[in-house]
Amino acid sequence: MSKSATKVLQALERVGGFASAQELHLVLKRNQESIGLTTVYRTLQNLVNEKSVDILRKDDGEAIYRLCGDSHHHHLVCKNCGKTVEIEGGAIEKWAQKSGEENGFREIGHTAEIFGLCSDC
Amino acid sequence: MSKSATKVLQALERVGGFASAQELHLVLKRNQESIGLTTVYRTLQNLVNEKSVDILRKDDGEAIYRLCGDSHHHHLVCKNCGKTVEIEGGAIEKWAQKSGEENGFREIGHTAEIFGLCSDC
DNA sequence: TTGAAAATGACAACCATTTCCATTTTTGAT
DNA sequence: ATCAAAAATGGAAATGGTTGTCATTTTCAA
Repeated sequence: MSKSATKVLQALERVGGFASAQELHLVLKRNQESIGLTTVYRTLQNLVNEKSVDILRKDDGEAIYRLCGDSHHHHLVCKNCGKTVEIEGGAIEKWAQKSGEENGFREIGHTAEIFGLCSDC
Repeated sequence: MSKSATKVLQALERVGGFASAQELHLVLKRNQESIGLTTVYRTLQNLVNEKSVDILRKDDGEAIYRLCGDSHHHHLVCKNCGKTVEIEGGAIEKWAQKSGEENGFREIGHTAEIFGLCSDC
């Protein structure tokens, strides 16, 4: 899992934002890179698992991916145009930690996302 | 667009939370209601358009719906055994609303989930 | 060098969702 | 009430993103 991962990461850099698996596959093909669509999907899954890549869903359910900074943050996404703002989640970190502890949980993590309509939509 | 809308809304009430189109169709069938899957989808689209119903996406991309204005809660899920606790999300509601407003968003919603290891695991 | 394990990719399978279209139901004017 | 136009319905087929299959290729350590 390396040649492909490198290619996919390069494509994500070139795109510089969100892109679907199919778009990334096209980008790579256009650049004379030989890679199968299946491998693009598999590689993206791996990158998501190891938290190198973020995955979101468009309104129509299609998955879109982008490089993920290492700092933990959340997303504010426009339901209409997909515009995305990274949000600091101080309040949520505490809420998640506290809720988990109160119920006897440990190794607590969380997911959170905010969506709405941005000022342009 | 009325008989079906009524049925679908009843199914949403009975379910009392999020449900996919296919689940709602099953619920209705189980209750001897004769309605086609196509009609369930169409009706849900209409209800979403007129803002009677909220639509979200599960991680796998499947669409899930719920009555607008339903009080919603969040889940604390054990990574190991799947035990689930319903959590009130007061802090998170405010955080989501505030974060959205600060960035000029409107019609703001959110998703959140906490996970960890429960006391039995 | 060599053989087992991992990666790859063409193709087929999957499945939620949409489209198509023939039939049924509702509506509204007379 | 009657009838034709419009809307609604639902089964079947099509769509399209995503995943599974599996034979082949590549990697890598012994």
